[in-house]
Amino acid sequence: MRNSNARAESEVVMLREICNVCARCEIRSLAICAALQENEVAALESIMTSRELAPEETLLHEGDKRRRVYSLTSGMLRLSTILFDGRRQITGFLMPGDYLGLADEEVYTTNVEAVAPSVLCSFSVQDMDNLMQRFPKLKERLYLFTRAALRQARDDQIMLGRLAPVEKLASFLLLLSARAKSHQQPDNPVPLPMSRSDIADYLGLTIETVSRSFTKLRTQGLIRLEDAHLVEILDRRALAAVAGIERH
Amino acid sequence: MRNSNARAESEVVMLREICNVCARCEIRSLAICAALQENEVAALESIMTSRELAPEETLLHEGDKRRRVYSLTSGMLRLSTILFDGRRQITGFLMPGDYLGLADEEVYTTNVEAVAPSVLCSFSVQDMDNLMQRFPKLKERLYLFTRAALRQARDDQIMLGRLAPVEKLASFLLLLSARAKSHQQPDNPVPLPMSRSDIADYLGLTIETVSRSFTKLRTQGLIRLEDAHLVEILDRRALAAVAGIERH
DNA sequence: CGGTCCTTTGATACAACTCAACGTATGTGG
DNA sequence: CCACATACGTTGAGTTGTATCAAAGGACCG
Repeated sequence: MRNSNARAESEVVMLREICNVCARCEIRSLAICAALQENEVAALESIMTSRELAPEETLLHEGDKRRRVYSLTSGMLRLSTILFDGRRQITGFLMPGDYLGLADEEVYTTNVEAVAPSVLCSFSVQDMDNLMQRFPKLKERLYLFTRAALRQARDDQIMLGRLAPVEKLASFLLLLSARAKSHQQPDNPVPLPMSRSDIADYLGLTIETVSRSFTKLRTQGLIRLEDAHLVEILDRRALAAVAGIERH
Repeated sequence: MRNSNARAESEVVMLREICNVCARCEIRSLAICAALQENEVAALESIMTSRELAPEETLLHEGDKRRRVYSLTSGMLRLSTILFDGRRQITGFLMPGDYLGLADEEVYTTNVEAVAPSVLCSFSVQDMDNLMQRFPKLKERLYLFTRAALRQARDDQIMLGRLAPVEKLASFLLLLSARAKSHQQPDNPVPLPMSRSDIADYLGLTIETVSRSFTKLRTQGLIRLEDAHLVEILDRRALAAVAGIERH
């Protein structure tokens, strides 16, 4: 019994070395994993399981007990909250390298759903807590992510509270472009995996107003819509001016 | 020379023991200080200086280098961002026990001004970093504060993006009431130290619409305005219903 | 090829903004 | 001490812009 266990374990180790998922992970430098050295990543990998999501599939419900945390490796997720009468606010889109569960304590405070087919690394909260105790750098990086998320949420407050529809859309497109770039992807034809409805619920608008805002930017020559889900930025400077960037 | 230094230092220690500001601090259990034991607080106090602000006085400018961090002990502050054309968004109000500089990295990302006469504990970033290294619980508590701030910012996103003016105001009043309560203050006649203009810039409205929303809540019998800066909540349940609380 | 879903465009309604006036409180100088 | 000025809040009238309602154009799939 003991022998067979030991053999099984060593086989697992071998398989890991062959597969070593993390070592071949393309977005490792972006995610929390970057906090760990080459030889330390194995510890993370040993508590990790993989999870795939189809578009529109739900990962987490607001109010559910927070048992697992995640790191997105590919695809796109959305964080959303639904009001009692069906109104929805999307509080953010997650891209590869982003971490899930930054804000939550005992329970999840938002719904999380896939916008595009997505792959995640999944960890039990307890395992991750242990690992963070062992590698303080991991916790440090998570804290860094949390501060960045807070800055982004505050930028969103400005956008939601004080920008006009076209300004909202312009700043949204620039945000997506900037994040694509920071994720080592081309920043110009910007892919929009989410629906107009998702964009509307992020910007605090209706789908019709979003659509009209796209049209305005297009007729002004600032963007080109290859199709509804791929935007080419033609005049970045003018788009930034519309977005009301350059504060004060 | 050495002797006189030593004597001066011991005198400072004695004075501290006599004054021991932190020991008598009323909001200590709320602020980051609560992370430390009785006997550890002296370390915090030794790197602390006090700072007072008159109403409308500016503490920090967006973009300035982040050299100091603060803990608010009394009064109220506002976090704000100004757009190039003068539009303003207030991203939060700070109450006693709240910490300043949760989101910032190299530079401050918001302006900070006093709404009411305020007193703060001020620390150099470097001193605080050292202290956090010495007392990990301090950093832990700061991280906790940051997660709470992120949850609040996301609640604000919902409010800004999807609530109607009266709903916004109702949820604002309930927020203030809840925070007053959590700060061991009476939660019913809610004091509003800030101006209508501040409220408008927090809720993403104009002052006129804020004023009309107050009137609506008043004529519906949900609140009573003793004066413009003191609100009595008459029907908390109905106010919560208007606020669109009870998500989903 | 017909059906569904998503996006865009058009017409209309209404709510929040803008502009304006009035009321109230506070403070200052004659 | 009162008259006046200033700042702030409330209320009213009119305008504008976004939401709503409606329909048509495309893309995708069975």
